[in-house]
Amino acid sequence: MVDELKQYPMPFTRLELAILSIVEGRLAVLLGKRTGRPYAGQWALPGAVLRIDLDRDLEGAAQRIAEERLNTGLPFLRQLCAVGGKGRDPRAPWALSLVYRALLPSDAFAPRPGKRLDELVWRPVEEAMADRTMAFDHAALIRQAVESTRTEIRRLDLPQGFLPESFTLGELQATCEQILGERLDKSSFRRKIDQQHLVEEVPGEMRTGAFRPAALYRLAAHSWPDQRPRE
Amino acid sequence: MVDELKQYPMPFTRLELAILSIVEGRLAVLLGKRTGRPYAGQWALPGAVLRIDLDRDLEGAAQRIAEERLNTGLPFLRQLCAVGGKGRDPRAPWALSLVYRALLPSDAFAPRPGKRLDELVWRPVEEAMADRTMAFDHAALIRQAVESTRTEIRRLDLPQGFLPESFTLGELQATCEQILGERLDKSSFRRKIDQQHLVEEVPGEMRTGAFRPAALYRLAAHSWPDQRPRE
DNA sequence: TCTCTTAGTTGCGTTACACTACTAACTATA
DNA sequence: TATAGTTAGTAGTGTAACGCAACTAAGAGA
Repeated sequence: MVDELKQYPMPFTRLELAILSIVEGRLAVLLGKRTGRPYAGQWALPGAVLRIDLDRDLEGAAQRIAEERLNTGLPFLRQLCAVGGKGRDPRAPWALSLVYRALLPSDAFAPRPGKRLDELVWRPVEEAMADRTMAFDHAALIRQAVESTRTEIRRLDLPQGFLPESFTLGELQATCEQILGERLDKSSFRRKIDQQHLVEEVPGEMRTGAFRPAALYRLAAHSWPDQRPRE
Repeated sequence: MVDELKQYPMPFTRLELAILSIVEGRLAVLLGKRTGRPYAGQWALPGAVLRIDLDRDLEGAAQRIAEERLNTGLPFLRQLCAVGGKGRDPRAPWALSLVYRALLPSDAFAPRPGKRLDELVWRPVEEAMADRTMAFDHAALIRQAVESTRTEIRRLDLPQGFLPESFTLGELQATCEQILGERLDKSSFRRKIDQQHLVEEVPGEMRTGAFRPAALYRLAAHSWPDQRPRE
């Protein structure tokens, strides 16, 4: 072990999870009510200290924290950004947070409040971003998560993970509209979707309901790996 | 101060600088030859330990490190990603690196090797990405830096910082082509450039040379802030 | 004066776009 | 059985953007 290690104090390093979903037709973020200080009783992104004794790498840390705080795993995690500096967290002189984002269909995802959290709620992002009582600088982090997600969708990167196993094109379009908060044109949407070959039809299967049945689609195999570098 | 601080050891946290430029017509990355262990004598991205006693925030740390290692400041820095895990750095059981990227015109940028660096060289990115003797996991970091830069340019985010004060459209196009490693169509390029109003003509000024003089342009005032969130 | 090279513009056929309107399929209700 | 109502999916259409190539413009140098 070299001097550098002992010599310099390292920052108080945490991971925060920005978990987005569509709840009641609106884009929402999962918030936890803090039990301990600081900001006890206030809302914050679920997060925890990085544990180098437990975590193999950052991805592993994010999964452990999801288990601890939410009692569930998280597919389709994506690293968003790192923020760090003096005065971000009263517990330490210098705090660093690594922010991860997940997109999930809220019905297939049942988090239960874990350690240090009283309660979990889905909060519409517009509210959360404007909330001045949010703990730490988390309102700003949520804004970043939402903006980058909207940019991805505008580019028609499919909302991986947000989608169930199979879905109709109408459902896919509605999901994109809810994330963006605006309506999209049906024929343009479908044209772009199928010229990118990101989805493929599930043969035979149809979704029947009150009206005309719709064809079911699934993510095309080659569109899966979501680990592109950020831009 | 709360238990969490003392209780858990924090990761060995560094910043690495991926500084890109065009050198001899090719996209190149600035590498430093390490004087100390580990990887003494091998090439690596310039970087250093985060110093919470000296650095106000991450941006400030990046600037301090640029001064220390390169004896110069760095405009147009952009946070790229964070990588962390066990076994990335033999000096510590768990190492975290925050990677920052800069784009610079190599002629207006004269770094001199600073602390812990013997020598600085510009290395074509294709070579650097493929080099298996590069220290740490820096070859992979360079690959990420190059890919995200190319994606930005393809979207015609201008190569801020890469450009001198004023430039001709021909030079701008050549710069983009060198970053991308492919040719672009002249009329399409110019059409897109001026409909985005990212540059404005410098009135009166011309670049004269061997052939027909070219009009000079500069970045439009409103196109400057480069602090959009990553996607 | 002619040639070479780069600067900058113009014309054109093809493709992508948003928008609208249409047909198709099924349920529900009368 | 007929018809209204709703969503699924397709087709037409005028406009704008695209890539490609050809063109004109301006200076240097022989």
